[in-house]
Amino acid sequence: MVKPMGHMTDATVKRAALPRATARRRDELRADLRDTSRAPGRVEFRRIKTLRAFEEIADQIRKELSDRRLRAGDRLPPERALAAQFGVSRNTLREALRSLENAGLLRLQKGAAGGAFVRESTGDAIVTGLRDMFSLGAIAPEHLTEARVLIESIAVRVACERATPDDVDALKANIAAAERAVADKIDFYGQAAIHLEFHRILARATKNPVMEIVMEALIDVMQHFIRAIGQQRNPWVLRSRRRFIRHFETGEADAAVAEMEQHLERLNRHYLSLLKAKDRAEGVVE
Amino acid sequence: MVKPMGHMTDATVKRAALPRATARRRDELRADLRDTSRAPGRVEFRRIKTLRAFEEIADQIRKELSDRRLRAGDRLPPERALAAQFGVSRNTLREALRSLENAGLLRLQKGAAGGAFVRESTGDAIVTGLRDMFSLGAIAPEHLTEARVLIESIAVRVACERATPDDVDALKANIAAAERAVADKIDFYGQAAIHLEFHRILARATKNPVMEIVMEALIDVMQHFIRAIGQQRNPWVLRSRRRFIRHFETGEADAAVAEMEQHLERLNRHYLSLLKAKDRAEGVVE
DNA sequence: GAACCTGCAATGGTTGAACCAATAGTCGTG
DNA sequence: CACGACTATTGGTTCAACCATTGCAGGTTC
Repeated sequence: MVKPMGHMTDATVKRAALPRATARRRDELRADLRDTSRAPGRVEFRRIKTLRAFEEIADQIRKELSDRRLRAGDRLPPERALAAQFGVSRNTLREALRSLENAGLLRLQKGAAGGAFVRESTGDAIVTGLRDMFSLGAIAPEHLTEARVLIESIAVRVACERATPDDVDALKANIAAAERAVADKIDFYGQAAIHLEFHRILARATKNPVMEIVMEALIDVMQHFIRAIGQQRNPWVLRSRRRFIRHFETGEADAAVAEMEQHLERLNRHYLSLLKAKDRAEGVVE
Repeated sequence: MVKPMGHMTDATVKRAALPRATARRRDELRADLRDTSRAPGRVEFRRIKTLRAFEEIADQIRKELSDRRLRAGDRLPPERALAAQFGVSRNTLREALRSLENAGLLRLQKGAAGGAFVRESTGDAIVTGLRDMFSLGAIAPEHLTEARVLIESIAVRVACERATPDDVDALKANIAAAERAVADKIDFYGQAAIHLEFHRILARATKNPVMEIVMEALIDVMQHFIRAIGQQRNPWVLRSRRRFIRHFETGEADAAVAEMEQHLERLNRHYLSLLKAKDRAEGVVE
């Protein structure tokens, strides 16, 4: 499917349009099963789920992706051509593309050489998902900070086993950058960004993308959280980092984990107390 | 914002429509900053990001959600009314709703008493996100199984500390259900579902929603993975479960963790070898 | 009075044709 | 050869319908 098509204008597409095969098939499947009287014997009907047209389209494209017939960087045919191929209107097709776009699977680009491109797979949707849950209050700050400590502990332990010299260098470079930032009196959020990057490098050193993504999501939400409670100095970070890297470099996993845990716990106590103070000041909602 | 409006038909809305304020404002903001010649002194221009109309709308609604002016269960005004309030066409508004819908924030319901309802916040988007990454090959099966062991180990340890009697009961009930399923010769996938539910109950016992969600996502992807490699008997599960619950109930965290780790490692070796055999049989793709 | 039908109106789902806006390439001019 | 206007392509948005589903009010039958 998804064959490339030649040049088309709004007008030419009309001629090429198929007689909306998709929509018709759906309607045929939508047999009326609601007569529940006198159900004979052990016949069981499944609840029918009437897929909306754009969902079916999104599913088809997802399938092409997971079967590797479409791969990162590929360009899908233009909307007008796709709409014709699927036999739906451009609006409906766009809803499907929209849905794939904010799942992080596609990137839509305007202009002459534009179109829908298959993205390199990223964890964007996961990050956004966790952020939403946090900002909706389904995750409390304490949950966030706790999970962060738990997961980072493991990450450190695994990373300690697997880190390459390059990883260690990257960590050291990050510490150096942090020191420079302090010396140059870079603004707080800039410093915080460097500190958070440290954890990303650690996650990468686990060589496990799942750990990377989970960490990335936690870091992202932490960043929002920190911004929400406002600017703070935390002078312990650098000292902890230096102790940490010493343990880490020599492969003393237990010591490295302990150092990181201690550091994060202290940080979390700090954040949470600030948050409480802030809530009191503002009059807690509810 | 998002004030409820009275009854509207396709016709009445037209009269109420505002002169698309949103779109106009965006265009005004889109000042032309692309002249990069002779940048004076240290003036730095940020790359402008031109928000598409539907993104701005989605952001506004997200804000209402995070500020709790919209809460779970609330119903938004009908599409036609919302479109008028935002000053955009119904299509554009729908793309915004679509985006919020597959972020898991809204639920769209047809019919007379239908509309866009604010959903109870769930980790759906996160689950889907991880599933996509797996089916796109950004996560290898080994990564998945490894991360699963790592994260579950922690979850067990934490759960062991915090589990209430109810949690223990739920775990025991699950084991009993699994035993019954075996005795009744329930189909394999039904049994697998029960076994996976065990891990969900464990996650819940950590009392940390972040851990629950991460676990949920991993379980979901594992489920897909298992389906992909096909039906398999694994007769060790129940024996392991019985040993596990004994340790767990008496609070012997280390023993419980060890039991679970051992069990999962064995399972994973099993899965991965099956997978390899399957790949060989099919002629590995690339 | 209760159960059942029946039609209406509200609401999301889809359509199709049009125009706008960004963008990369092309072609002509200096 | 370099620059600038032109043009075709492509996503973004609009508008005005119509369709499909669903809850409810009101009537009908027993």
